[in-house]
Amino acid sequence: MGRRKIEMEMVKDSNSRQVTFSKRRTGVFKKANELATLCGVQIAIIVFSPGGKPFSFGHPNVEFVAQRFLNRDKKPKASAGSLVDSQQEARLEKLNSQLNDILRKLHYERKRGELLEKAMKLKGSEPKLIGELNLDELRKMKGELEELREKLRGRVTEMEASSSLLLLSKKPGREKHQ
Amino acid sequence: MGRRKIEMEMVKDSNSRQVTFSKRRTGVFKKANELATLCGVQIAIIVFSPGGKPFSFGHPNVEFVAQRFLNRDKKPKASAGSLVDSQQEARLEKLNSQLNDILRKLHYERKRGELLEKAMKLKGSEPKLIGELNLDELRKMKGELEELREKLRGRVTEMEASSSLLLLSKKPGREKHQ
DNA sequence: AACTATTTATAAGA
DNA sequence: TTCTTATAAATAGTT
Repeated sequence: MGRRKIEMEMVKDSNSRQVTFSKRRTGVFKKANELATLCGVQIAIIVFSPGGKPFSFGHPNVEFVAQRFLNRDKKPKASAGSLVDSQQEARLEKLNSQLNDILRKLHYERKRGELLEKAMKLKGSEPKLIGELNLDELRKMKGELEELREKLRGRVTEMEASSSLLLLSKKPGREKHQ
Repeated sequence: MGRRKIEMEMVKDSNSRQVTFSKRRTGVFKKANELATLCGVQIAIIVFSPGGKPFSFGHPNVEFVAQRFLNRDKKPKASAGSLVDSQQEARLEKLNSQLNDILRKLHYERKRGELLEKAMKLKGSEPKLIGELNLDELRKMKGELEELREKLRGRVTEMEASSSLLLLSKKPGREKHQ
């Protein structure tokens, strides 16, 4: 939004980067303030400058919002275990549910990636429709998509591992998902 | 910023307020992401919708930034907790570390997706190198890649939310800046 | 810090 | 909810 459009990558020059940070930090905080005012909601922002200095904005203040966020699902289902134990367990349960949801979506993405790759291959086999230069570029793109698919596959494995870890965090004698 | 200028006061109509919240929350998170990317800085945002639902954004993730902000030492614990408590905590620590690792990779994938999209756009702007049919197909592919990128973005948000949940398993802190 | 040419966000409307 | 579009607002490069 200015004289020119800029690439979405780290600003190389250190001084320019600091200037950009100052301008945009102001902008983000202003937007946050407007959001809080227009919608009557609570919001907190923490950001570190390139030099490592912390800045924050909060409505009504950072600590209040953070506390609400941290304490949002307190369930006093107290029993034999300590209060902390049951709370932690509830958190793990919710986290596990979220991970499973993410896993489901990852599977969807994998299928999508495979379809995309097929489409790419189809194109690669239709040289008469593509100029020489494009054929070359499409080959690169195909390679990139294959890499992407591989990355997605690896990610699923990782997430499954995390999910398993979560299950381990639960007390023995529990049921298992996925 | 739209068809008309609006007063900076709470939007009265409940439905309009929710719509405004959704649009502007997206805008704030996008701005935060750009700030993090352009300046290579860490940022975390927590906001509650008018309905009380929590949303968060973080680069690399909320709890990482929060931890840094709260200036907490790695091990300020170990005292009156039970053995089970410390074991669970150790698992959570490991899980948290894994989630952070996955988050890092997701950010890498997002960048990759953006590069791919750029490549697609470049092709779309070179009609003389591409046959009519291909141009059409490339447009579809571009759309699919955009969807994929959006999906990745959504996934990052979800994972950040999950990761944030981990914060719940740790004790709250204090301190304030600016 | 200010200044603007441009880009970007978004209020309404569909 | 998603998209379109007229307009307000943010900001990149400059002074």
